[in-house]
Amino acid sequence: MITSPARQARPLLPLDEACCTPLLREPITASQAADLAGLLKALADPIRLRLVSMVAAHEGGEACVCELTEPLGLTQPTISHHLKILVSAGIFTRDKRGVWAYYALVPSALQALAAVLSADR
Amino acid sequence: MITSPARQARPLLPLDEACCTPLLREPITASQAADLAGLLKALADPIRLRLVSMVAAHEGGEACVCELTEPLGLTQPTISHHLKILVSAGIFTRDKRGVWAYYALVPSALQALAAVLSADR
DNA sequence: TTCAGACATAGAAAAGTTTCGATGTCTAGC
DNA sequence: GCTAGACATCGAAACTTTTCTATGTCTGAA
Repeated sequence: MITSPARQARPLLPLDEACCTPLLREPITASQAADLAGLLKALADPIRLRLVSMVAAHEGGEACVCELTEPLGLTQPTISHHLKILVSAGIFTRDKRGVWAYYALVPSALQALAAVLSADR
Repeated sequence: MITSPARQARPLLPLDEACCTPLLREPITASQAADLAGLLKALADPIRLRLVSMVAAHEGGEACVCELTEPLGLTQPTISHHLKILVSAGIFTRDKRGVWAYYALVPSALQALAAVLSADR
């Protein structure tokens, strides 16, 4: 029998993330556009946006799959699939502790994106 | 015979745009997520990102379809299709002057998006 | 070692997206 | 009015995404 997920210490994650090609000042290259589109695509889904919002607002800034499945009304494999996309894009980290996988936001990811979008000419 | 597109005065566009549900402070609703995903989806394509970048960096802050087609290596209907998506999302305005359709960035659209993404808890 | 449960992966169906060629519409010049 | 040209729309082909059910893997308790 497995009991309810206990809250444990979460390791600090090193910040990284390439960033900051100004979008509006000069035409970006095809490969810059592909990179940025990849990040935006990961976010451009209502379920994934709600996952980002729910995880960020969750106590401790992290949540496991079992805490995310029910409120979204989708099956566990579907939620796992969306979480994987968010991790691949560098938006979430995944930390497996015991039987549970804890997902947490990489704060710099969204900030870098916001910076690219709002940096003017 | 139609000569090359002459630069004409562009009317100032009134700023608007609904905005600013904090994404990270508390879980957003399904309908907020759908709205935000719609905006992100419009941007989450390499061709459309390059269109945004090219138009913003273009002289006068606007460009017509004929100026955008060749550098992207796609056909005119395909570029028109992408431009339509950007207009529908409120990212571009379309101003038909004579035979040409001039597209321009709505600056507040990207700024609103950046604000939603970077507003912390 | 065995079992229950949390999560991931695989494969398939349905739906959505991107792109094209063909064609329609509208403007400006003749 | 007629024509050329800029742009939009249509319909179809190819591809990608979303979601499911079924199944696999791994951890911790007994």
